Amino acid sequence: MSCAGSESFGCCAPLAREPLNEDQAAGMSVILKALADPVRLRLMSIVLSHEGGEACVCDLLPAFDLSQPTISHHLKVLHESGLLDRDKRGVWVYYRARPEAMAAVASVFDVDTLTETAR
Amino acid sequence: MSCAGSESFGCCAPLAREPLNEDQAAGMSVILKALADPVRLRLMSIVLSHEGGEACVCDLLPAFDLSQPTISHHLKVLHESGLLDRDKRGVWVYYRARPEAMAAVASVFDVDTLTETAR
DNA sequence: TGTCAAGATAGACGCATGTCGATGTCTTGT
DNA sequence: ACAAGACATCGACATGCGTCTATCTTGACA
Repeated sequence: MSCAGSESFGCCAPLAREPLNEDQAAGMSVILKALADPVRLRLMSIVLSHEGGEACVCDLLPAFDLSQPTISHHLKVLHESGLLDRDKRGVWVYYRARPEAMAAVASVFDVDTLTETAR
Repeated sequence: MSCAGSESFGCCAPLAREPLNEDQAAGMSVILKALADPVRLRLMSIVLSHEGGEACVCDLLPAFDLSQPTISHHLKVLHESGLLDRDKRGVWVYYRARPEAMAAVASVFDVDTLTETAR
């Protein structure tokens, strides 16, 4: 309801519709903070464009010049902010984007509303 | 072209279309870092939904329980990341959202592409 | 049961960031 | 010329964050 926590999506009206209140802004900033890192952005894009819409850590590691714990840390941030689902299958852990979270971000930056007001 | 700097918009394909390269991710993260703060999110939403699509600092200050230098700092971050245009008229400084920057963010979180892949 | 590989956690370190009070810079009006 | 108001800049401080190495946990398999 209040959009305060990082767990309630479908959060707010588009940015240009009306001013966000403090709770809405706090909730939205949690998701955006998670996305506002080059490594995590690439992680999201790799997972999203990977076959089946999911990828295990072993698929992700080779794409970066970073240690395994660092990637694990970034995946944890994305998971805890609600952007990625985690699914352990055997020894491997698969990550998949959560559509609700992605939709929440997209709705705030709704193209029509933005261009309408900002032209 | 390369989307590396914070000044080149119309940056990248939607997140779900193909993996971002390092330069694209770096450029996009500059904009997202600027947005990933509750105060700056509210500043953007106030400016965007204000009459005429612009607001002066004097319009913005009363909405926050923060010092004037702090608000000035946040506006500078939004301006330098390309999200806000600054226009000094007399004693007042007016801020206005830059459509190109907003469009760049919106395009990355394109709803159709995201739901299509992430369902 | 012991070993190995996948991934997570813990702790440390340095740099970035949000906030403030004090001060600087313009512009307007007297 | 001076004073006042709007906003920016500066320097300081505490906190947050990205990265690493070392270590732990878990599951597969001989």
